[in-house]
Amino acid sequence: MTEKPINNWLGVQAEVLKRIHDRTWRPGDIIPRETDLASEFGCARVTVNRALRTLADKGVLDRKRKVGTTVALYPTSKATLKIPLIRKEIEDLGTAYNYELIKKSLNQKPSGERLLEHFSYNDKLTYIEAIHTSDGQPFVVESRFINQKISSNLETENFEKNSPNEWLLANIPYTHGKIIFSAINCSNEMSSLLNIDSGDAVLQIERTTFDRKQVITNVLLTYHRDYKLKASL
Amino acid sequence: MTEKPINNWLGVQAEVLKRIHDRTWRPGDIIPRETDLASEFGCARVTVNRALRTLADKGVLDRKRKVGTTVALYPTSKATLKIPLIRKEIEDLGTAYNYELIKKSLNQKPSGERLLEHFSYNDKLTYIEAIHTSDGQPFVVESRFINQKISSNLETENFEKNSPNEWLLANIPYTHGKIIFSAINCSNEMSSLLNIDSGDAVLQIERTTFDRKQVITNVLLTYHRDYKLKASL
DNA sequence: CATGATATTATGTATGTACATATTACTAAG
DNA sequence: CTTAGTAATATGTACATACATAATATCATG
Repeated sequence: MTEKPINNWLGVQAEVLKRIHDRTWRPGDIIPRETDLASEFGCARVTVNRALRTLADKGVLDRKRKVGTTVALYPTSKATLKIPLIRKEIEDLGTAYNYELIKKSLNQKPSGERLLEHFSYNDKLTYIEAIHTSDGQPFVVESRFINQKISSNLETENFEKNSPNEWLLANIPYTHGKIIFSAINCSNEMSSLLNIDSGDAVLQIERTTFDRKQVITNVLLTYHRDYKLKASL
Repeated sequence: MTEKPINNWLGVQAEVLKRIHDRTWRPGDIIPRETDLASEFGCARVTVNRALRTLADKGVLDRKRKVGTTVALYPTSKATLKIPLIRKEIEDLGTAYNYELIKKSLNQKPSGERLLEHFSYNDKLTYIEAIHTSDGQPFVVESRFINQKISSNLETENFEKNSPNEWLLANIPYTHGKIIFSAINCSNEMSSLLNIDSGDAVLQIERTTFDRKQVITNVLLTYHRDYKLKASL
């Protein structure tokens, strides 16, 4: 065994992937332990550890103390999708971005299933409805509730020029969030905003962000008809 | 400075997040270098490194050699969405899973924009159309093209009992993939399969998986009307 | 003043060692 | 036979150290 040692974690990762790929190690199989791989590859255990840990993060491997490392039965069940700022997404298309406020009202009480799931009954909410356009064409309608408790500056911001999307990102950090994707038939109201026919299928994304336990905002993004969301595995 | 040292990477991560959160370090700011943070926290630089690296992976920080670490301007919300095996997704609902083959044809030539984007003109494809049901209700229609070059075993599998979804995962490892989410108005044909009205909006997911450069399969999943896809930030 | 070589610097990674922790396997007490 | 206690073990992490690498700053040279 005088082959060239694999002495960096990316090399180890590549070799492990290769063996999974060529079926030396099949889904469900337990692979050799770190110490054995380390001595085989001629590197430190920590190096193997980093490679395996990274692959486990990606969902390719499952690891368990004392038990060992197995090849995931259903690999890469995780897709990562980048959620860009709306303005950035449009600008990246090479088109002109525009933002327009449609409606704004203060001190709303949460009502309806969707809001009461997140907000508590006596939260005061600021409601904002706005549209983002790409070269003048409707791109996405933003319909958002913001918890007024989150920031005192909220009152001073009128969202005439700046979208709440951007204002929140710049001013209110969040700890985590939930996203729900669905398809809806466009309502009359929405269809006139998006300049499409009522009933047309559009993609809708609901996003709720939290600061620890507290809900910061809940937003419903209704995209134009031909919008496609892309992600990679 | 005799505070309790933070001597584990999760602790460092938490502290860094806290400082980003309480705006000690604002978006765009450059934060102290690893060595400084290490001596402040009373831990090794490697520990700080792991914490910062992990946060950079998540998109919270931007790091650059020689330059330093900055708080990301737009915490490029990376959502991770788990893509479960269809059978597993249905079983996890506590309902009965069933699979039914609708159509199968061999030696198809790629045609249409969607296929020619991925397959080359003289690839031979196996086409499979099938439906997955939950307690007898249509859950998702799978419409799939498989590159016949990928496996000789493909011919022996008739997909009468097993879905290509599962067969591929178990037999053909892939290196990466692309996913596209969109909303469509249901066609007549599709609506009768899904037992909904023609024109109803449904979520459609197109997935293409690759083995390095070669396309393994391209699948169009058309979900039932009320399907919602959930992810977390 | 432009340019290319060189030093500087912050992050990136590899290593040996040590100990922590979760889980299993085993073993002895009841 | 059951169960509590204990040993064994694979992964998880921390640390000191060393060197690699990318990007910048500086300086000498034409």
